[in-house]
Amino acid sequence: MIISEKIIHRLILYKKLLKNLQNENVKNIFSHKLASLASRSPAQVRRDLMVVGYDGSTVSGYHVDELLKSIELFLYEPEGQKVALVGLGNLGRAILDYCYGRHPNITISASFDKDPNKVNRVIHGCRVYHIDDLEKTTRQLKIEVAIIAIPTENAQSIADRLINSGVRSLINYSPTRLYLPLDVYVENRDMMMAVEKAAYFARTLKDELK
Amino acid sequence: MIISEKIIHRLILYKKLLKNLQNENVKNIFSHKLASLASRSPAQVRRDLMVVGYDGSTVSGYHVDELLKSIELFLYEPEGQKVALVGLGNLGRAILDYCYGRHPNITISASFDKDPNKVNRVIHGCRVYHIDDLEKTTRQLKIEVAIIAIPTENAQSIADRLINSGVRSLINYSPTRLYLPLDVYVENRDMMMAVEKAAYFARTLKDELK
DNA sequence: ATTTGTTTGTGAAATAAATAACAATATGTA
DNA sequence: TACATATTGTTATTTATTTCACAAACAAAT
Repeated sequence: MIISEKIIHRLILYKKLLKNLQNENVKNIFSHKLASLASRSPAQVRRDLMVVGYDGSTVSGYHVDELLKSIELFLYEPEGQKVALVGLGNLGRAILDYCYGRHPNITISASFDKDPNKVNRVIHGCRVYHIDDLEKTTRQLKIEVAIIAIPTENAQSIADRLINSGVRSLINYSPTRLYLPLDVYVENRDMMMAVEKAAYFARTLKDELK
Repeated sequence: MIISEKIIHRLILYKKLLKNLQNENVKNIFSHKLASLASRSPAQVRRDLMVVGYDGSTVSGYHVDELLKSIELFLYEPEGQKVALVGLGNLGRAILDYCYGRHPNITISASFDKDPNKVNRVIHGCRVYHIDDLEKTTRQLKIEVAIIAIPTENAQSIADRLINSGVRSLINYSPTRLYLPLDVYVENRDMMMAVEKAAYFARTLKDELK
């Protein structure tokens, strides 16, 4: 079965919310409560949860720990997955800080920069390699996911090199649009585009409900 | 007429691509060519362009300059819109760098931080205010859009304060999910969630076409 | 002049996604 | 025991989005 990007996105969201609940020592939760935390409808939550194959109870809803375990089982490679970060400017550094220690199975294991002062340092357990070693290191560490955090121009060539080194999935923070094979996943996160969208809706969403 | 978020997103993308074409001195473009640049179907491009009310020619397609002008007219407030940036850590700094000089009508006009060493500095024409002045400054400058670039905990309270000061639209880079009135636009950009999604598709998108 | 080839704009059709609806289930209560 | 209440999983329905398909337009070729 092919599962849509939207459903995956929401499952990741539910997982995050369930983690919060777990920390607050909540044991059980109903679909309508999880829905409200996720700003979705209860029906949608139940429908989404069908794909992970965990059944709740009509009396007490979903058991938080169990549901969390099921979602994680569904979403993640048990052996873990490694991520590369290209570009260690302010943005790259922020991403590294932000993601550090947040996920047991997914870790940023290598980063790349051309600045010799940064190369060979280790930040949050992540070694900095020279950009020239991108292919070698990516293959060696069997990295499948990469984050592009360089300002602009050569994003496409970096992306090509990553894909040629075995990467299957990219997050692109550069303003350059990437053209890649169809079986590669790309998430574009152009920051200016986000601001423009927000600006548009600041004007138009004033009265109408979303 | 109510226009979906998806269409707005694509219009912003077309605009960006058209700007590139303009810089390359391309005068006219067909829907199928623009579609290919945007990785969409020609029919979708034509359908999207209906909302901006600019008609192409069956002979030479769309006139790049004219179409660009029409999209901009549709998307932007002619008097310009001001954006606030909350948090001047690595991420905030990256956003400021990245957005500087990219848009004639949308500018990051104020930023907020609690670090006294940063307060009152001016970066890329953007003055840094103390976080305590958030309400006052936001109202004074008539800021409608804000970017939350603080690590975590108090993102909700910052968001509430922004909305109370007239902000209608937020971009949230914090991992905290925000709960706000329905007539406020929020774009969540949790970086870890993006990585998790990419990791999932790195595993599953290996053979099936997207 | 007529034909050929190409493209646009848009109504109609198809596909995808979200919501509604409800049988099945279990609990507590009278 | 029978009844009222609440929730799940899933099918059916509705709504949203995308694609198809084609008339209208028009330049170039015959």
